[in-house]
Amino acid sequence: MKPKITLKDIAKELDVSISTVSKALKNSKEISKETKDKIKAFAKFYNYRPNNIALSLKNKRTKNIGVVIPDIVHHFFTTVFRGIEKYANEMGYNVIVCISDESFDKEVINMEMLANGSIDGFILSLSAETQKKNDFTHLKELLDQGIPIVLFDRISAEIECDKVVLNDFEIAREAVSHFIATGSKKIALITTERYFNVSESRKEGYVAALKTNEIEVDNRLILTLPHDRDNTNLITEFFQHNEIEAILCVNEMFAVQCMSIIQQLGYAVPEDISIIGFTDGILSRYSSPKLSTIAQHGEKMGELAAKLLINRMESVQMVEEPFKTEVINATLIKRGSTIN
Amino acid sequence: MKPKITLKDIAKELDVSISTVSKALKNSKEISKETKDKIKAFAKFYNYRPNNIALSLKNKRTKNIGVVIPDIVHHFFTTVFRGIEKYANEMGYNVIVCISDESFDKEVINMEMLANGSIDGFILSLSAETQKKNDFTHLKELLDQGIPIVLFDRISAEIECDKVVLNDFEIAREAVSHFIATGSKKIALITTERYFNVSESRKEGYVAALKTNEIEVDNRLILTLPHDRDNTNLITEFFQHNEIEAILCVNEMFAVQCMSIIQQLGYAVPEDISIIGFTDGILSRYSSPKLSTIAQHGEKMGELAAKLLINRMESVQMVEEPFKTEVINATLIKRGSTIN
DNA sequence: TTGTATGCGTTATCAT
DNA sequence: ATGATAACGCATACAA
Repeated sequence: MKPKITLKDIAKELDVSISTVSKALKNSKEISKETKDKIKAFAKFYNYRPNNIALSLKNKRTKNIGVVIPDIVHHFFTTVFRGIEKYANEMGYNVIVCISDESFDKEVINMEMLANGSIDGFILSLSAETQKKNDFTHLKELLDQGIPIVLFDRISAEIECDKVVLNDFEIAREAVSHFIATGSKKIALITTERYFNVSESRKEGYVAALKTNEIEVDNRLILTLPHDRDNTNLITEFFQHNEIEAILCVNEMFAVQCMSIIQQLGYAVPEDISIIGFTDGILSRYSSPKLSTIAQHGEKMGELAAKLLINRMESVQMVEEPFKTEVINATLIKRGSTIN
Repeated sequence: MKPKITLKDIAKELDVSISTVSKALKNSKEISKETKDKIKAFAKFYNYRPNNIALSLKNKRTKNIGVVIPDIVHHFFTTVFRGIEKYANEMGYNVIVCISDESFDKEVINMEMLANGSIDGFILSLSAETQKKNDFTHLKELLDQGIPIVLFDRISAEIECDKVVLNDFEIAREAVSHFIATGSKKIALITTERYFNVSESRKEGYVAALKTNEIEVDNRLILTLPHDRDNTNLITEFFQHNEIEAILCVNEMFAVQCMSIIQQLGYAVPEDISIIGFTDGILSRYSSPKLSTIAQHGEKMGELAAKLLINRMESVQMVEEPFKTEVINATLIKRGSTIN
C-alpha cells in the first residue's frame, strides 16, 4: 500500500519548499534547471498527480458536469448521454449522472446536492412530474446562483437558459405528409400523456399535416396511452373500432407493439397499414418488417448540449451572451413499415 | 444573481467568528441558544449549504463513486448502472460515469483521472481490449493506493478485489439442458469473441450440458461472430449448412437476428427450432414469438456491487475483510421461442 | 533562484 | 460561550 503523494511530501523529502515544488512541476522558469530536474524526477518516480479536490477548491471550478435525466433504460436518453459523456470527456470534464426517475422530488434533491460545489453546470431533461407540476423554482434558483443549465428535449419556456430540442413539429408533419403522399387518409396518432412539450409539438405537427391536405382531424384516431403499463388491450380495441391506414407513434415501443397487434389482427404492414415511430432504436431495426422511424440523433443532441454548457462555463462573463435554443433536425428513416 | 453563501459570509454579517457559525449550525451545545437561533435563521434565510468540495478536502472522502463501463447503449450495462445509481444515491453517494468504449487506453486514462481525489472507489466492468491485453496494472496500482474497486460481469481472476458475477456456467447449462429435455439434440451456440470470461463460462456450460446428456460436442455448431458488424450473411450461411434444432445465443441481438433469419428460411419457432438468448431486454419482449431469455438481473447486480463497494469504503479498516465474489443467479425465462 | 504567506471553505482543537 | 489557529492540497503574489 503506497498512498498518494502530495507536494508537501515531495518538499519535505527533497528539503525544498512547497511552492518550489509546485513551480518546478509547472516548469516555471523561476526555478533552476537542476532543481526542476530533481523535483520532476522524484515526482515522476512516485507518480505524483495533483489532487483534483484541492484544485477544485482553489480554482472554484470542478470540471464536473451534472446530468439529470428521467430514465437511463431508454434508448433516446442513453444515446444523448453518450453524446454528452463523449464531448465532455474530450474537453476534460467528468460527468456525474443522476436519474430523476420521472420524480420531481428526486430531481430537486439531486440537483441541490450536486449544486453545492460538486459541479460547474447542469444538463437536464425535465422529469414528467416536474412538467406536470410546472414548478421550476429549483432550476430558477440555480440559475440565479450563477450555475449554468442546458435543457434538452423536455424543456420549458419558463426557464431562461440554453436549450437543445428536436424539430418535433416539423418532423411529425413530415411523417404524416409522407403517409398522405403514399395514399393514406385515415391516420392515427398514438401518443402518451407524459412527455408534455414534445408530444404536444408532435401532435400539432400531425394536425398541421392533415389540415394542409384538407383532411379533417378526427379525435377518435388519437389514442393517448398511459406509459409503462400493458396497453395491449387498449391498442387492440382501438384498431378493432377504427378503420386506419397509417399510424404515427411517439415512441418505438408503441410502434412495434402496434405493428405486432395489427399483424395479428390480419393486416399487412405496410400494404394495409403503414407505421412510423419516433426513436430510431434497436427495437425498430430488429422488427419485421423493419420499422420506418424518426431518428432523433440523440448523440448529436448530447454533444451539442455539452458544447453549449461548456462554452458558457468557460466564457469569461457568462452573463453576456443571450441564451440560445438550438434545434436538432430529426430524420425520417424509411424502412419496411411504410410505402416509400 | 445571488451567489452561494459561506460560513465566512455569515460570520461577517452577524459579527461572530467562523467557528461559532460552524458550531451553531451543527447544533453544538457550546453555543448559546440565542446565538444559535440567530445564526440558524440567517443561514436558512440565505439558504446556506456547506460546500461539498471543502468537505471532501477536509474529510478526505468525496462521497463519489466512479463507474467505468464499456458501453452504455446496451441493455445489460444500462440496468446495472441503474442499480448502482439507485443504491449509491440512497446511501448519499454520487456516481461519476466514464465509458471506456471497449478501449484499454480510455479505461486507464479515465480511471487515473478520477483516482486523483475525485472518487472514493470504483465499480467497473473490464473493456474488451483490457481483457484481450490481459494488462491490469492500472487496476492493481489503484488497489495498491488503497482505492477500493468492485468488478462486475467482466472480471479477471488476476485482480484481487470484490466481484459480482453471473452464474454463467450454470445458467448456460440449464438452458441447454432445457433444449435437450424438450427433444433437441443438435444445439448451436452463437457466441462472440469479445466478452472473454463470460462467454467462456457460457460455452463451458453449453459443453457440460451436452456431455452430461452424452451428446457429442460438434464444433461446427458453434458460431463465433464479430461484434457490431452486419452478421446476416454469416448467420444465414450457418443455418443453411447445418441442421439445427435449438440455439443458445450469448446476447439478445444475436437471438432476435437468428430468429428472424431462420423464420425467413422457412423454419418455425419454436416448433422446428428453439431459441434462448442471454439478456432479458426489450428486444426479447417485443419480438414475435417473444423470446425465451436468460435474465441477468442487472439492476440487482448493480445494487450489490454498490453495496460491496460502500461497505468496504465505510468499514474502518478496509484491509481487514477478505475479498468476496458474489454470484447473481440468472433466471431462465421461458416464453414463446422454446417448447416449455 | 528560492521561500513565505495567504486563501479556497470547512472542521476540530485549543485558547480565552 | 466564543474565538483564534491549524489543517486538508494546491497555487500565487510577494519577500528575500
